[in-house]
Amino acid sequence: MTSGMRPVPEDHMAPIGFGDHDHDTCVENALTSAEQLCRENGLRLTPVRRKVLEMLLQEHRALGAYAILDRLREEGFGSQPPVAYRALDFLVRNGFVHKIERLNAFVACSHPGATHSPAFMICRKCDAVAEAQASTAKGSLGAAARAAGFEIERTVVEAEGLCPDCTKKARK
Amino acid sequence: MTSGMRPVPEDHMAPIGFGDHDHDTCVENALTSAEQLCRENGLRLTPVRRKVLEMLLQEHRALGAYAILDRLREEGFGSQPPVAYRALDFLVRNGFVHKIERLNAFVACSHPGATHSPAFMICRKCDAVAEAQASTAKGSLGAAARAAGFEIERTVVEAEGLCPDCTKKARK
DNA sequence: CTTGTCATGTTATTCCATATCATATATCCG
DNA sequence: CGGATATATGATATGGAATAACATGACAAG
Ligand SMILES: [Zn+2]
Ligand SMILES: [Zn+2]
Ligand SMILES: [Zn+2]
Ligand SMILES: [Zn+2]
Repeated sequence: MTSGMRPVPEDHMAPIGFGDHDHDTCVENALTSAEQLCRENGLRLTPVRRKVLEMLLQEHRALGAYAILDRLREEGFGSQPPVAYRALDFLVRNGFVHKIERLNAFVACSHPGATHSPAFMICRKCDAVAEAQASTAKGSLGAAARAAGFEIERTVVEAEGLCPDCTKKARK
Repeated sequence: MTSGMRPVPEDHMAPIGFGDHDHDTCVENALTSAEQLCRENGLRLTPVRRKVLEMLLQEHRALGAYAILDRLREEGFGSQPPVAYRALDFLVRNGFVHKIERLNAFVACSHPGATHSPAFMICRKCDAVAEAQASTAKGSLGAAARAAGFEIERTVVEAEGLCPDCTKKARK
């Protein structure tokens, strides 16, 4: 996001990837608020970009660029890799989508509009992805960086494991 | 590593990726200690595997699988992708090498033999990589995971930024 | 109208990674 | 030792991720 950033209240920062919620309105709301954010910041949420964001919001999990591309093709958009990658680039640059490096895949941001360095919990069983807030600068990494004189610009924090549902299933 | 694990003293845990050191003996020592660790644990550090580890120790930065493969070819080893990937798989599984997800590349471990969840500092200018210790369970991610009921099995922690050298150069 | 900027489309290529089948080499046991 | 078993390597083929390069269309500013 280029401007108009504001901190988001703490109670909006809870991970939403696990557990139930009204998904239809969840997607609706996210799209509406994305449109508004773009309007406010002079960004163009074009049809392809909007479609990709919508796809990622529909799933609460990561989609690979080629899965996205397949769906774009079905919807009548361009079907070559750059089409997907450019839309994803826009969405990532502006904070609507995050890339999960571990999976080479993309997921919709859970609290867009807020400047934040995200951390992710990735279920290795069901592929669900939940976003939480990383305490970048604090913690041992921040300390090590300061000690070494390393200037952190961006962090990747991804935890892999079992989500609550899959843990329950594994136990029974 | 399958057995014989021991914690490593704290003072061996400092990042060694940035700053000068006697690199030749650094590589020597690491190779020798890898050989010993393998002997102790019934692991087979075969010629290909040893060569790959040596290559990664030579650089204190991440190498892609195909860069590794090129060098293997030059040394008269097999030159097909699986050759490199199998050696890397062995080295990663046994803690001699880490994968840098952000770069889809591999780097030699700075404190092998110790059970540890590594964190990395990656210079975007010169590609140097330093390894530090991540405080996985502590910090906000651990808290979020406990709150959500997510069971962490493995973490990826990678910071991207400028190393001390490149910071100095940028300033002048 | 012209120019510059931004978004989209298309082609081609490069890089990363794995499945599969075949062959060799240890290691174990009778 | 000889044969069974597991492990390691070799080689072929394919799939998936990402970008380079070039062309076209939309649109706003001058
Ligand atoms: Zn986010
Ligand atoms: Zn799950
Ligand atoms: Zn390590
Ligand atoms: Zn640097």
